[in-house]
Amino acid sequence: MKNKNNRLQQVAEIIRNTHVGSQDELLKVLHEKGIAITQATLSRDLKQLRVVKLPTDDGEYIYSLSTDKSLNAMPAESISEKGILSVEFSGNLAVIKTRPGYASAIASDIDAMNAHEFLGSIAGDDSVLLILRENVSHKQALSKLRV
Amino acid sequence: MKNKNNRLQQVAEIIRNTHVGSQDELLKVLHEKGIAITQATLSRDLKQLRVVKLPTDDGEYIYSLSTDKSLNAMPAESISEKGILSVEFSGNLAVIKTRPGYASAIASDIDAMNAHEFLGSIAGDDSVLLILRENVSHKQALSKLRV
DNA sequence: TATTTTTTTGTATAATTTTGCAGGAATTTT
DNA sequence: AAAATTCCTGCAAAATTATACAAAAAAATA
Repeated sequence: MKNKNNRLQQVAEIIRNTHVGSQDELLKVLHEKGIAITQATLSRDLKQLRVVKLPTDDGEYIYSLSTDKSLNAMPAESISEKGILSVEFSGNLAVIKTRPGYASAIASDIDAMNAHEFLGSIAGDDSVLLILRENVSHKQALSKLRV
Repeated sequence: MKNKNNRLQQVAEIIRNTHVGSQDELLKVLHEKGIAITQATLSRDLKQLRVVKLPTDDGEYIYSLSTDKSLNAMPAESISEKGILSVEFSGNLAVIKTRPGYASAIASDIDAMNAHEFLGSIAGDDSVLLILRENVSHKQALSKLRV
């Protein structure tokens, strides 16, 4: 379906911002947003998003993104493999979360691209800070990062 | 029961060291170790241990201790007492000066907070660069850091 | 110790989640 | 464009996980 990626985004979004404790509950929220899928599909979505059902202090459960914050919700295949876990933006900066230890390798790959969109990058252990040239959109940056 | 705590330890141990994908599987391992409980009790144990069923890359599931990666709140003192010397801001960046060698430890503590306000951090030796999410004020950031 | 209260557990069952299967869409190949 | 392939989905059922309830065990109290 055309909307699957979008839907995954929304699911991730809901999980990030609200407290849902079962798939049926989550399903209701989705339906309110006009997203009509069945629980089976949701289960598959959650698996793909690596969502986890977390027991809380107060004896309940809430769903939670195990992997990260947000943009990892992007279809995993679309972002370069190797160890990028997520990419998020703030202004002209992108923070790329990587598997531990992968950061410098990835940064060096990005540098090697010599992409005009990127001014440069700095790697820690599991994050890369990527500085975007002015007027480069997040979307443009993302698409550069894709395989 | 006297052995409950001990049992919880063992369960945690098994989860840390082996890959089990269902409670029945885990139950078998426990039985082999001479720990005879039912699935119901195990379910309760897992809840208490805050164990999570994590979808993996290869389309399976493995149980995992969520507390290790902690979405736990950080006790106020734990961070400022670990060697933060100063925090200063520039736009959506914060530079945290630390005692020499403390930077990565502090950065990793900050990451462990999983605070929505922070996109991520990169540690050098005695400084941490902290990237704030857009529209997060310096004041908000500071209060998260509880300096 | 006897009594009361709290905690822990199993049984059975309810609730929830996962998946095999088949059909239909989308995409790719010829 | 047709054919082949891959992807996505719902349905229904299987598999898994959570819990109400009752009883046993442990702990606290008298």
